[in-house]
Amino acid sequence: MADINNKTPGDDEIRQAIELLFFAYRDFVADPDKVLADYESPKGSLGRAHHRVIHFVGRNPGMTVAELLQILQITKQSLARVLRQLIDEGFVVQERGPEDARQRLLYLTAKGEALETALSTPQRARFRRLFEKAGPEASRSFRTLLLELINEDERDQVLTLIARKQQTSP
Amino acid sequence: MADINNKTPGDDEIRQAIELLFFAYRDFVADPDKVLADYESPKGSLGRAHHRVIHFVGRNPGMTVAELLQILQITKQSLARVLRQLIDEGFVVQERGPEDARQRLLYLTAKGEALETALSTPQRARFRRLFEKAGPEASRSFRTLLLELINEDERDQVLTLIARKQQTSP
DNA sequence: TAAACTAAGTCAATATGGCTGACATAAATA
DNA sequence: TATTTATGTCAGCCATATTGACTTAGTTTA
Repeated sequence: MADINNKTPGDDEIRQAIELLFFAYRDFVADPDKVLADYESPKGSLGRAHHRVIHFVGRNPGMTVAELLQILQITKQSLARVLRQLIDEGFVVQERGPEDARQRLLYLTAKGEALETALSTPQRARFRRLFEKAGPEASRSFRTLLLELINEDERDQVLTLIARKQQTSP
Repeated sequence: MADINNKTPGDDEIRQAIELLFFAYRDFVADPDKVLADYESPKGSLGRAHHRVIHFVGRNPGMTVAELLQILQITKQSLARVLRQLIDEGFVVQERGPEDARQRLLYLTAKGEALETALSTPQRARFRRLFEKAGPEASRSFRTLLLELINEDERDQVLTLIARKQQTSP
């Protein structure tokens, strides 16, 4: 009776993994949500969308708007509101591209870096606890499986992105 | 220079895991999103919120509204709109609780089951591919680490929930 | 060089999924 | 009986996303 709804053997483990991913992600994003809720900014509050921008710009200083759009997979109109707010409030600055002057290269300000740290600290703590408990082998295997969960045609791109060495500031 | 922004050793692996989780979840939820986009219902379209309800009611037939709220961690007003739509369109039915007549026990209809299958099929396929490639040991370790990513005080509850044996229909 | 394309920004309208607060009903319990 | 609990509902608000149309400036190409 336990397998009443399972289509093939192993489906129960698969379903459990699907639910675990849901709960893990739910708690994982709840950390920075709490930080943002406490953070009162002048022009409207900051949300998850701002967090994602802060994260990726912090990690990839000098990235273009187009690159950011590709990562977030949202429309430029959606990004516009968020990015405008972050720029207006001094978390992010833009520089015109030295090669291609149409591009706007994005950087965090010191204020932006501070927010990035505040947001990522609880998330890093969550993973650090995990990796310390599980050991290096399981941790490596965890990252490998996460990577293979990503659409096949984007894996190389993601690998390149996350392995990219940190560049210097503007 | 590679560790310029790292606070402690291992931070680079941690940051990579954080980004991988973001991308993995992004692609993971994109599967059912596509299914839902194709699914034209009479009174407004269905979204992720409906998917989550369909999933958990499908997995836990006879669950109460309170249990569902606890899992989703949203307000009852947020759930109300989604649940009302699913009931009105015949995906979900309610039964008054036999012990406690205030409760409304939730079940999927045949139509609801069909939608659940359509939504979960691509997600299951994604995980099946993964688990077949990685082998049982890595797969087990993956689930263990996902579980430990969840808030400590909720882990037992989640374990109980996902390990629960499938019950019979109303 | 003129035409075409590209990177980015903007305006407007709309959908979805959350939230708070207030209040209602019915059933269980102290 | 009085209170608490499970659920539902109304109203308004906010954050995040969408599509479509259009602009500006800079690059590329025919």
